[in-house]
Amino acid sequence: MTIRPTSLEKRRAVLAAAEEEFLSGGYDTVSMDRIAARSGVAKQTLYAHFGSKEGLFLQLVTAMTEETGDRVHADPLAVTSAGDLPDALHRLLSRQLDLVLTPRLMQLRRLVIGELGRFPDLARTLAERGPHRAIDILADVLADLDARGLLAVPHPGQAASQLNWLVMGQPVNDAMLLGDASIPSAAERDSHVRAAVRTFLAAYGT
Amino acid sequence: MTIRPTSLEKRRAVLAAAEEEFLSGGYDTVSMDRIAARSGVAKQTLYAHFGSKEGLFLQLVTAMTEETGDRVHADPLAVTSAGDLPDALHRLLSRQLDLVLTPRLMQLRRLVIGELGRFPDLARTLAERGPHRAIDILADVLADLDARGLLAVPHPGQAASQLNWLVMGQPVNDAMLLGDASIPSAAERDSHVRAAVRTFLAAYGT
DNA sequence: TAGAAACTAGACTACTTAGTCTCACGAATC
DNA sequence: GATTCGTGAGACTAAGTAGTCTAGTTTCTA
Repeated sequence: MTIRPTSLEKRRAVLAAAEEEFLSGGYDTVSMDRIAARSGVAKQTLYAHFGSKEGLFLQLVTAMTEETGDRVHADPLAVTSAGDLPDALHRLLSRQLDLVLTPRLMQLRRLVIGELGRFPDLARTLAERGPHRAIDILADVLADLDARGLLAVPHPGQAASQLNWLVMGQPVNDAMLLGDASIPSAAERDSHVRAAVRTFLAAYGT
Repeated sequence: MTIRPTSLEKRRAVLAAAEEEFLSGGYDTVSMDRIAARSGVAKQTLYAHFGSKEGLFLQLVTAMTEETGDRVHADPLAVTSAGDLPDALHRLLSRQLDLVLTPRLMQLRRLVIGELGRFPDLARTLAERGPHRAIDILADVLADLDARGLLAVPHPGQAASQLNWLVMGQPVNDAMLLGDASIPSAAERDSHVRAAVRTFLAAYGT
């Protein structure tokens, strides 16, 4: 429907405005008129691009989910000796926590959870591209460490889930209910991850 | 404003209808007309009792939160020997998980998270009466076990949080995003808790 | 039994919203 | 140079909603 270069700019402007609007309120509190006004675009252009409010919401949230999910991925763990293990795990988990624990992502998560009834597929996508993917990657890492004798992990999937929630559980769930102000500082996150990794290694170390 | 016994019945009927309505949709999708119709009560009665939609929502969610929070409380842990410890912890955590992981409470949690922007106090109350309280109680139990030499827990608060999220993290967060169908069966919950307690004891046992 | 308190039914106001339509304008294409 | 496509501005429709008001009815109490 749209090929002209100006169209892409309009599209981006709409998505940017929609992100601000939807993330600062619920699905229902946002109006298409406000998004149009905020993006400096006529209402009809908005409908030409996205069809409906649902369509705009779906495209926005899907794009945000995939964009973030892609960043979790590539992160190889280079462990040469048993002595490296605590620091290497700490680095890996810290990176994941830093990536997830941002106001923007926490608000996206709140939004998707609140709209579970209306848009269940959105929430499923977020779960798959987010926590499930992170845990799968972690499971591969743990299985590798087990194979190399650096850890004793009989059930890598289970252990990965445990490590993940040992790290993510408290901060993510606090953020859900207490808002962005509850997000810990970098120093607090660091010592939180350190404690979690220590507990994990005490249970699964060799 | 209301003393007559029939008034209490009306009030209960309204709260019951409001619970069904609010839990099966968001705050905005619910209409006062539907709540009135569902509870078999005139709209004016509804306003006489609760003042406004906000008032009704606040009273409903507060009541549900307190009611559930109260059930978490009284649950003494009777451990006589080190051999009892795994089973005793398993019983305690299983009970908490069973209490939390119900469709009704999961939906309440989704609702409150989704309305964090509009009703931040509600979410704070839910956090305090729910997870925070549970973790505080757990911390007391762990401190006691430490004092008796059955565990080695230098930071009871931190360890309690770790144990809590080791157990609650995955099922609660899956329920948030995947819906009630993802709630595991009693048997699955049992083995999940068993694995979590095993990991915890491997890290903190003496 | 009389009066007051609580209730019912439903009309009504004032407002907001998603989505459509009309018409005019500017730029790219033929 | 004419046409077409995307756009802008804004009126418009149709529907829904919170909250108020009126008028009549039931139910408890003194």
